[in-house]
Amino acid sequence: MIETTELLKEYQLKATPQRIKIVSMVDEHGHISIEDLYKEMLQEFPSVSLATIYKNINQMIESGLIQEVKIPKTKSVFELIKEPHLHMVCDKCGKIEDISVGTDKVIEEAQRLSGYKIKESFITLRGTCPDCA
Amino acid sequence: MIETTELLKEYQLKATPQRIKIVSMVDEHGHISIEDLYKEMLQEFPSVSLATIYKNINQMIESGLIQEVKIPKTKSVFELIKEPHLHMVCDKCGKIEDISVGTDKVIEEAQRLSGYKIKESFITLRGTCPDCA
DNA sequence: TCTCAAAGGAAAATTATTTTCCAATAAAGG
DNA sequence: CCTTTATTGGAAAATAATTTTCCTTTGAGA
Repeated sequence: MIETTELLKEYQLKATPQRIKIVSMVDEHGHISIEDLYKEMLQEFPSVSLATIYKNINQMIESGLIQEVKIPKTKSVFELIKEPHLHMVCDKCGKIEDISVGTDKVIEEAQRLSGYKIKESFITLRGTCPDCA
Repeated sequence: MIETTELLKEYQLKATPQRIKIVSMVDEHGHISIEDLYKEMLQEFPSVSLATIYKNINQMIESGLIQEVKIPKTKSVFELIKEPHLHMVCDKCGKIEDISVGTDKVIEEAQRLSGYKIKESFITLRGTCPDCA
């Protein structure tokens, strides 16, 4: 609780109960959609508006606290910004998980071949997870 | 022209003038948004409907002829499905280009660490292109 | 050609997201 | 603690994005 409050303040966002809840949910779930955020939020704040979710998510993105993860054929989800990592999506159950894999060599080679000065990378892999195999 | 027609037939899609135009535009541009597709289409087919664009794009995705490229903070674009490649996005001018970089090692390691049987990969890198540097 | 399943277009319907406006409130200062 | 004030939350409307419906037209095989 206190940690979430502190986190919001670090990012210059007033720590309102709704925001604290949003950040906690993103943190707990790892990845969560607007729709799920809203459904879960309603249990604790029965009068919360979808506009509140959208406004806050957008502010948190602008502040650099969270980011949107866009995956082909699925709804976007949001996650806290953390160490670079990649996303594994299961084509059977839809589960999304993070894994840490060294991508330095790929990025370095891409930079060399393209001449771009690379600042961010978004990597998603889709396949079947061990549970669904 | 004839090539596009053939391509559509290969994918079991009736080769209508509108579809031929859509595929040609996707091919010429490399990456193109719904909005740009519509604007350009209007010049040749003044009465085309956005619904036609959407319906066709969705059918082409289902058929495996094209795919959506989703990039954080930008509109989706569509491209013909071809050899695996990654996308470079310029954070200044917004240009998107393909490059071929070996990603086998990353995918192999991800597969080993996660236990997933990986089937597809989506890799986007953002940075500044040589022209904007 | 003829036939007909499939496609295109107009408009409505749905879904997603943003904006407006005003009452409520977190947080800083006394 | 108790004000003060800029910011936020919520309701509703507005806007944007996408899909569906329904009916007319048409590509492609017989």
